[in-house]
Amino acid sequence: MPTSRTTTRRDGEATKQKLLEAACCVFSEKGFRDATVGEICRRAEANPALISYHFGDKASLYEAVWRHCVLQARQVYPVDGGVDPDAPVEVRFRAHIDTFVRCMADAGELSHLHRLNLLESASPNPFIGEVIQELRQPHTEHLCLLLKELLGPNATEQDIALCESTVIGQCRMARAGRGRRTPDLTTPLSPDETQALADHIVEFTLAGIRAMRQRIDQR
Amino acid sequence: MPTSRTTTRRDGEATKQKLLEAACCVFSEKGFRDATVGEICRRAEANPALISYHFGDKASLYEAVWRHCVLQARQVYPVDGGVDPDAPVEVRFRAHIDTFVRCMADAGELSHLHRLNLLESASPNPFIGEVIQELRQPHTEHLCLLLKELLGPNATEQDIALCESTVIGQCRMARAGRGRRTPDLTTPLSPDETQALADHIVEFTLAGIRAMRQRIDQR
Amino acid sequence: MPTSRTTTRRDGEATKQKLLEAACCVFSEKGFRDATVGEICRRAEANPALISYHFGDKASLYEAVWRHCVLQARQVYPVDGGVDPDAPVEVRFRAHIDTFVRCMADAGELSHLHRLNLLESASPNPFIGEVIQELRQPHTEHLCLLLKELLGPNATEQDIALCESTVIGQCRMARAGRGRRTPDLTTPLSPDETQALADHIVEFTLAGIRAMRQRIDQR
Amino acid sequence: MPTSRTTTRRDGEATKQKLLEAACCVFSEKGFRDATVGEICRRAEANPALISYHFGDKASLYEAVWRHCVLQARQVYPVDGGVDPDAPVEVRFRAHIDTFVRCMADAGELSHLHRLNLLESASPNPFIGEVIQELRQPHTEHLCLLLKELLGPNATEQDIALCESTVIGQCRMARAGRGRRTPDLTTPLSPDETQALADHIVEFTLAGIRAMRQRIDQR
DNA sequence: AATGAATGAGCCTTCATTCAT
DNA sequence: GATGAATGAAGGCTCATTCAT
Repeated sequence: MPTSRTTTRRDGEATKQKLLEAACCVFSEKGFRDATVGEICRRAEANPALISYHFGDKASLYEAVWRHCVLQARQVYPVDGGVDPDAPVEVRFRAHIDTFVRCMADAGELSHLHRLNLLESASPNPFIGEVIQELRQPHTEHLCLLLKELLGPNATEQDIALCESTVIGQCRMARAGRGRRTPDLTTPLSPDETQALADHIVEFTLAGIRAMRQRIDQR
Repeated sequence: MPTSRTTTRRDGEATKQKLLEAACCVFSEKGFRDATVGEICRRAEANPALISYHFGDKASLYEAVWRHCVLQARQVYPVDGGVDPDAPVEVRFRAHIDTFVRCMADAGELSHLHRLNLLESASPNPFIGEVIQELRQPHTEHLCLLLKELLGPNATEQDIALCESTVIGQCRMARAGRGRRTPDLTTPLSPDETQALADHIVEFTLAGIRAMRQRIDQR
Repeated sequence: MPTSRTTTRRDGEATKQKLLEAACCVFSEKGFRDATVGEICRRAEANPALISYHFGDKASLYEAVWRHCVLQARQVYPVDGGVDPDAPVEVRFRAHIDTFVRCMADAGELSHLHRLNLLESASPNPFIGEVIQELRQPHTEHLCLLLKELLGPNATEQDIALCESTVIGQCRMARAGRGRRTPDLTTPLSPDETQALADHIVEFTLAGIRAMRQRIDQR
Repeated sequence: MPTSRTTTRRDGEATKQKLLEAACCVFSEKGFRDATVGEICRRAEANPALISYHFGDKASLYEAVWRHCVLQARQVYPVDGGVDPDAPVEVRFRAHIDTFVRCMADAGELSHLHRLNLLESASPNPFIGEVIQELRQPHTEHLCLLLKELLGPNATEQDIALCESTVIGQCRMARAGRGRRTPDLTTPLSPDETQALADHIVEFTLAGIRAMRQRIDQR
């Protein structure tokens, strides 16, 4: 790995970054296979051989892209939504969902992550599976803990899993709204729309969870 | 390398059908771009040139596949869930969701549709968008009518759209459950799992909708 | 594999043959790695994609080339030198060597084999080793039987192996002569030169073997 | 992908030497074309640009390698085998062959030369031919003088050339033995095996030469 | 209706070399 | 003397498509 320098003359790190960012765009627009090294380099105004130089090969670049997007997103949209860990669970849940939806709806650089998620869930690339699993870990864990708290002590593992998939499923549809069932990934959501969606999901889900908890406790 | 093959003259329609079915499998497993004409023909034990002969080109074949899958699914899993149109709305809603989830969870030939949906929603192929829109029309319409009824006369278009995306999002996660966030599209759900999921979504959603309706009516 | 046809219009077999022959030339001139698919096709006046179509890939084409060369050589230069199997062993030995040397010195198409041999023995391609072993089998066996007979009943396996390597080594130098230690593989040997070389090797070797046998029998 | 490396300033000559030695290994293992500048530098733990700096280009490095190997070999295995120049010719011949075979069979650093020889004789690199010729000169000359003496005053140039190629051919097969016709260049010969081979070649060849001389003198 | 053969564009990667520092 | 970065050419291969039968 090239040593980080501050020289302005020829800075490998800068090129690498440019390449990585171009790759984020192209991979998230077209998916692993459809994305071509050629286009990535064209966008980064770099020589195709630099991919191999800086990242090894296309697959490793893809991995770097995932890592980059997830980590960047985690900084801007922290898992706990930036809320006091001692706040009531509903508050923490709302903060979490809010953040998650805003992340998915992000129109800027972070929008890549949303697309990567959808793409991967549709046609998983075998070589990246574990990496993604690992990257998602903190998020998954946080959500499950919240759900456990909300569903109460009698909830089984399966209850939680069902609930989790339901929540994730709703968030994944961010940008779908508007009557179209295929999410329109290109036009961004306005802040208002985003907020409306987040509110909706929170209310909707909390209601669902409460109903579920009743059933659980009556079992 | 040309494969030696026992040349059996089949009648045209049969070959076309075989090709179409092979294409359903391959497209739904790999997506439009990753699927190769070569593999489709290999599975159908047919000559590559026949694709162009029968369907024009790869894209048109893809369209035919969508049409085939949607229509076939509609026959087995009717939009209204096979329930009396005069039944109470909750019953009709449950029937609809039940059918939709069972369709998504179908382990047989119909499983193609689920995958096509996911794939297409992740990276929409520009040339097929309208076709899909049109194919989904009856389903969308039916669901929206149900939601309208459930949400009451004060619900706006946007309320309905939000609700719709929420419902669809949950159903799309069929097969995800099991703690994994990337739906495992290969292992089928058991009938029990399917039922549990459908029940969960119905209860969950109905609770969410009821809460929503309250808010709407108080506006 | 394409079915053999007799039509003159478009005959895959003919093209395949042209490709194979061009490959024989290029591979034997440059070795596996240095030879490029591009050049082979240029010589065969064929499209580069046809290599993959007819043979699979470069490595398989290389294998086909070996097979082709060995088999073709075996026809023209039979292992037993075309001599009565009941002839005295010296006669059979001379016939064998004669044929072998003439084969190595062959200026025509068969010259490929000589070069392939040298090339492979210098930098063996891992994927072809067994194939070559198998192809050489009949030759090796024949030579060893002759040597066994010549060295008498007391010769050990190792004696025979030593002798074999000595014989092969000499034949491999065909075309070297002329004071140059690196065999000049391009300029062919005249029939006279070839004959002189073969005679030399036979006399030389027979003398060596007789001396060896004496030592063996005295052990 | 750039490798992180602890930058140690070495003095130029040392680096050049390290590069040369790494190049000996790689070239002799893979041949000129298959050897990559990259691997050589990786082994020498040096920067690829240094090749061009110290040697000009790949071809010149290859030349340097040949020179290095030949000269080094000559020191350890002197042409005359370290024997009194007044000793009987058979003794000097035996010493020469002995040394030559031991050189070819050398398992250590000198083994490079053997491989370079085989490689180059199989696919001669046009730009190096003369250099090699020149480097081999002393050896060739010595052997020819010995053969001349052994074959007697009536031997023609061609007789000697034939004999020479025969001798060289046998020695080149060092490591072949063991029933395999493609010399196994990786596993080294034990001292015993080496001695057995050298003895065999000497006895075998002397017998052959004697027979040849008879024929020559009877012409 | 069906086939084998052929095509050309494009993709990913490797590699020797150069250049500025 | 040594380095990291960059370059461009070339190579092997895949693939959708077309063509003549």
